[in-house]
Amino acid sequence: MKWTPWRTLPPPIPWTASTLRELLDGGQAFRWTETGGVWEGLWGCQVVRLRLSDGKLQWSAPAPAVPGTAGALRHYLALDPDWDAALDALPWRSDAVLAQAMQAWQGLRILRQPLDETLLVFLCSSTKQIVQIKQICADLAEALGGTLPGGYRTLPNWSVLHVADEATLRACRLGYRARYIKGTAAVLAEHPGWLDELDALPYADARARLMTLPGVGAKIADCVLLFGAGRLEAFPVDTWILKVMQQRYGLHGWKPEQVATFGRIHFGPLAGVAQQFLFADARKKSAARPTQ
DNA sequence: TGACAGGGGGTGT
DNA sequence: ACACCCCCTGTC
Repeated sequence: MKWTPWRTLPPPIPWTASTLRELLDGGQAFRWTETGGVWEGLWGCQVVRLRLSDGKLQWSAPAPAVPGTAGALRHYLALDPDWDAALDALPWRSDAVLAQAMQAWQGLRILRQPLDETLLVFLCSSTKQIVQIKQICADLAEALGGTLPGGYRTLPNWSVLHVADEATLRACRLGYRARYIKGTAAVLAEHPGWLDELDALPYADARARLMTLPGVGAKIADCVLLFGAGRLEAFPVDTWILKVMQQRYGLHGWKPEQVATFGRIHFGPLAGVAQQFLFADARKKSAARPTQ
């Protein structure tokens, strides 16, 4: 398969290899793989390669190039010129823990992923690690997804999931999550536009509505809102963030739901972005101490 | 190389 | 609190 020549993607951002890894493979998205410094990934029907060259982000797509790919990529990666300026609204001046994490992970941001896909992949994510979630996504795409030029496979859409039998889903290593996906697919099939209607709702209502779906609790609802609906105030609390907030913010004994409320209040309208910085930092520190 | 625990970025009861 | 499913990982 032929690929377009590498092109630089503005704006200039102080990327490092580890920031790029955290962005593409740190738990926001599950369809990126790295080979020899080149990241290949897809979202929706877009297939793209990324690499770092001289600290600049470069991209390539299957040739012949489809017009608009660069724009779609900049949107997906949230490469808005004013992203960094917006981060000034985070309470880094009064929060040394956050300030340190933001310093260490400059350029990290929140991807803008398709809402329907985001719901699917996070429904697959409960008590699974990133490698396992990626494997499930790959299996789902292979078994039920669509084909793109070059043999790439999209994730199945919700109408396909609705008619798929549960055994097929279980063959994708979903385990008990297969039942949740069937249940959610039934709701979405019965009510066209269900997901789109989230846009009109305030954060709390959108979150509560998502939590009515089978298999969607507080954490997954917040992930879907943050990564798939641009709700940057969503503050997903998983076991990593729970540990960080207990240890670095002194919230010992707090329950996940209490920590989520604290996070939204303490960090404000960009709480989800703060969460991503803290999360990246926590994962790195844990990786540095395998025995811990 | 292969078998065997142990536990996992959560949800629902 | 505990079951839910099953797969990945570390270990012998």
